[in-house]
Amino acid sequence: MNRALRLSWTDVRDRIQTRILDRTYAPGDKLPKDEEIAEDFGCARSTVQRAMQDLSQSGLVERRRKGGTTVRADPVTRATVDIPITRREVEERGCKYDYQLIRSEMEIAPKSVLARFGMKVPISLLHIEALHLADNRPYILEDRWVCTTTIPEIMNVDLAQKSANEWLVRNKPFSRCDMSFYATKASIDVAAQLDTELGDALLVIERTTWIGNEPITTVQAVTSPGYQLFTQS
Amino acid sequence: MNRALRLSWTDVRDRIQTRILDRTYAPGDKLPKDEEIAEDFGCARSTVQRAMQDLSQSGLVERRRKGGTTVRADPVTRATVDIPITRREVEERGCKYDYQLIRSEMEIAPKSVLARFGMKVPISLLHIEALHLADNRPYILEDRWVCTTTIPEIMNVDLAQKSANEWLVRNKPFSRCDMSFYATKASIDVAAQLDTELGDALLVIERTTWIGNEPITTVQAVTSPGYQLFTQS
DNA sequence: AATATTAATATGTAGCTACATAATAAAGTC
DNA sequence: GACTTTATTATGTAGCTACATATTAATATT
Repeated sequence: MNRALRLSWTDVRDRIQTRILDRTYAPGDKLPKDEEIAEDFGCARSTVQRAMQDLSQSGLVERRRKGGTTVRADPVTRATVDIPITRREVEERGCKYDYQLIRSEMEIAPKSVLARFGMKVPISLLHIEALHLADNRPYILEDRWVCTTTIPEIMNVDLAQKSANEWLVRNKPFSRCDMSFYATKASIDVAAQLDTELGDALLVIERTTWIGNEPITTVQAVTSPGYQLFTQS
Repeated sequence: MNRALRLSWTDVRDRIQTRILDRTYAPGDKLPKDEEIAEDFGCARSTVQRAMQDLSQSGLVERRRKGGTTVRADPVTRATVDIPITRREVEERGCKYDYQLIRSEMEIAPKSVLARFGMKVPISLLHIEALHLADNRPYILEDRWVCTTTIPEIMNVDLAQKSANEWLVRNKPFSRCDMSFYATKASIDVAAQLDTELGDALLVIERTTWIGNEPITTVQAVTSPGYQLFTQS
């Protein structure tokens, strides 16, 4: 066969996606089986299989053994968000990055923090407050709790020099990360730290990471006014 | 070979990921080439290849032809967000869904809206304001602009009965969706519509969708106070 | 020494076969 | 007729081969 005409699995994916978009295959419809699509397109079943795997992962179709492939009736809008380490985020904007440690001390964690870790018994954890700056202006204020039973090494790190954000992400990779986004009003303290007005609406990015079943850290990153979080493609 | 011992590509992926997590392969390190890993694990190179493809997509490693595979030095936290249609979101919370059309009229689009569409010349677009309710309480206030040159059929839809959100997502699938999240203060109008206080901090989910290069719609979904957006696994 | 050509190398990919697995339908049994 | 067993079907997957492609290194050319 002419190799120039060979379809890659991404081509096949795109062609099937086009058919879903133009309603050749409408939501709820059953697609022909892989074998038929392969014959139709003049490629191998494995190529269709790879394409379908991708469409399935992106939420466009649902596959069931024997049941075949169906176009999702209630399509969800699925997007990915990338949260780089703050230093990198700032530098990629072409700004000068700076960092200030506000405080770092062992403290009994409040219930809300324990809940995020799925803990019930109150224990003492490392509580860190720090400010990330872009071009000498406050950028993100982070309020972090680190689980010192999982990460005892954090006690030996000079957090005045290196942010916990950076140290953790470089030295303690996680296997799971739960995130949530919400809006909050700037309190007196937060407004002072971020150099903004009391009551300003601020976007908060909350993250909790785990290694296996052991909690690592949970952060509330309060962003400065006007901060926007974008999704990738 | 004993088939029970055969590794699936997901097994291989997990084992490689474990090695990255436990620093057998540290950030910045070069991994052995696929062939060697395959030999090491006792599987085929194609299996390693599939595993690597997944690790690459999830941002854990970077692959370059001839250059080999390296563990990302600056790991990004990557997560996916699912935005279902609002009706479904409300119903999945076990609440009663309702919908009110506030207004729907052709209007010259402001610059900010044109910019989202990548347009320069001011044109008239369909401007829709609508309120989604959960258990009779305001849930999301959407401010939407629909590109009537791309979607003329929208003019024939009774938007008092069916929300544009639902009609569009069911009838006009998109090929691209740009999203952004940010916080805003409730204006007098918004506070009145969402039955909340003036100046409350609210999370806004902004979406712009396209079919090919043609813009479909752009929405600012202002959520009610306390709304939180979560990422999937 | 700068440039162009060629070789080597690791990943990317298609196509094939063989078999596994899950879900369903059909047939058989009491 | 209710239950169990068996066959059928579509997707899931591994392993193999062959070749494509991008990148770097080595070599040759000017």
